[in-house]
Amino acid sequence: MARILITSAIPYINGIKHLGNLVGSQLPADLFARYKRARGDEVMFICATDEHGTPAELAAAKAGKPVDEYCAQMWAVQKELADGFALSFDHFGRSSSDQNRVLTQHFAKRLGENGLIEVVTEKQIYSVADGRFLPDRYIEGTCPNCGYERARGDQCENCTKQLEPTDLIEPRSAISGSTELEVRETRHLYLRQSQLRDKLDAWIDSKTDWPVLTTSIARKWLHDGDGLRDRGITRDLDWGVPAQFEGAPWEGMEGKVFYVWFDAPIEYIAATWEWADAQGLSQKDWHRWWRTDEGAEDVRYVQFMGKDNVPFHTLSFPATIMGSGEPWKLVDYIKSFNYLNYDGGQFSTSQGRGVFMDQALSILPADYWRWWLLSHAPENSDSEFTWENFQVSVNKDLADVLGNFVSRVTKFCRSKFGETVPEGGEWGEAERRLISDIDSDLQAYEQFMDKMEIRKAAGALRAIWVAGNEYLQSAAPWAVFKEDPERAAAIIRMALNLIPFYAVLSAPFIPGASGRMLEAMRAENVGWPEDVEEALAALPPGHAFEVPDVLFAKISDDQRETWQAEFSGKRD
RNA sequence: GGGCCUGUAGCUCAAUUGGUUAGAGCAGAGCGCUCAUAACGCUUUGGUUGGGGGUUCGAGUCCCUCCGGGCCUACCA
Repeated sequence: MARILITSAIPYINGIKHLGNLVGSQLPADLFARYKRARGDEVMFICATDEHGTPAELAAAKAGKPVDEYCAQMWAVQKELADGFALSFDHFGRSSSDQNRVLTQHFAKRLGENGLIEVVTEKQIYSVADGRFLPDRYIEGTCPNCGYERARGDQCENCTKQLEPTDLIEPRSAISGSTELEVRETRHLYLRQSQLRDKLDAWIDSKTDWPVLTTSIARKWLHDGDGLRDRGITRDLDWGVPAQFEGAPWEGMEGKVFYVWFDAPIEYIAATWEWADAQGLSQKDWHRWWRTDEGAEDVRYVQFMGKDNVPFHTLSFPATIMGSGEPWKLVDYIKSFNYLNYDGGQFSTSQGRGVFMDQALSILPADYWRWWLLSHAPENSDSEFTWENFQVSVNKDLADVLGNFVSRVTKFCRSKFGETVPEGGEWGEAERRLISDIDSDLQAYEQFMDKMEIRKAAGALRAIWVAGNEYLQSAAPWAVFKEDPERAAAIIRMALNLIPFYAVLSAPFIPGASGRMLEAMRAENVGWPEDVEEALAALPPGHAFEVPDVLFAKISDDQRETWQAEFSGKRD
């Protein structure tokens, strides 16, 4: 039994995520986790909320709450939505956990002892009115290049010119609008990634099977200009893992915390520890996933993320692990995604443009979204959500091809034979052909799933659904029944057996409907098919079932138009 | 400015990495079926692969150039 460690990029705590965020990491990770579990592998599937940093502090202030309280609340909201989308995390942790504090400080200490951390004095903009140092992005002013009045301190959105905050004319705090800004000196810890450049470079070079999107971003950072640069890993903030702690190999970092991108990936490990604690398990139970000296040598570790997260997962997190000099597990495969656009533009959290996770669940069951998003996952380039495409895909694939198949088979059986699998008759040439067709489709499906080629996997699965309709159409039990009821019984027995078979294969995509199919067929303990012919005889003659309710109601034109209008504008 | 990705049928996407006549699904057209959620099946119409040039026996694939789209560019996360 293989062991697979799967992590999804951890969503930022600040607000509800949109469908683009969902399809970029959590959802495909869940697909893979469900598939691997179904195949009998031992899976550890980890996600968490990323809670530290300036935006969390600001959002909490805006909500009028202490930041820890705000984060606890938003964690609960995100957890509920994750459950709503049937994301099957083994643990959904929090980067603000004690476990993460301990591990983050541990890694920092090890890096310090290994000479990979340096204290750097730098100048930064301080806002007196806000009482905090401001990240460049949080400084606004007039662009010296184009005159745009709302240019940010790192870049002008209007003319795309890169800026320093001091370049701005009439700079002000983006938080309060205050112009009372000063340049102050501050000291920070830097991770000396440059020391590890050759090691990282060789490591990336060894990953010949990784998506181009993943390796090209890593290489750009490794080779651009003077090569991989050292990176500040602390910030002047209150909310985060304290950078000064007992046993720290440096001094004078009081009042500073680690930068989110230092502690967030460590949370993958910490969340596994949180899982062990929650389960009442011991250290060795989570170490066997993460420590190659304690059993993780044979673990395959796969990460899922949007392309914006790639540098941190290909460079700074591996640098942290390599630099620790300890046998922590490095990632084996990174599956990265492009962006999903919305109706001709980008999804936008700040503008409330697009469909957000809570809204999606309020109008349709998770399976609809899961199917569309996964079968259109932005694997090779950015892809686009349109309501028309969503309506047509869902109606055709789920309602017509799969849902209607279940409906026509179970209802026909009920009317001719009752709600039990009929006996009599023999399988013949038509059944042998069906089994052989499905067998080759199934192999394709499994190969695509193993390789995480999600769109292609969805296509292969759909082909298996279609095969049922083709079979039924040519076998035509409704016509055969008039002359040869025994033969019709054999056909319908096969068709009924396709239902739990489909349910099992489809569960990674549409777990809800799959569950209902198995329940209706009273076949809850059917497992992944080892042998197609055998699997299609799982329900024996005499086995009772019931006709399920409509599995997927169609999306009407009226609904589509309503939603299209509803989600085009602003979210309140 | 630099780097990377990308442009294929009305739409969403493929194309075994340079190898026959560029394929699927949806939409459209025709036929069949009547068990079923007006569902299903079969057949079928759509392409000068963004434009131009080049390399090659052979180019969607490689090179150059132009045009369009996107992402990243290290202090948002």
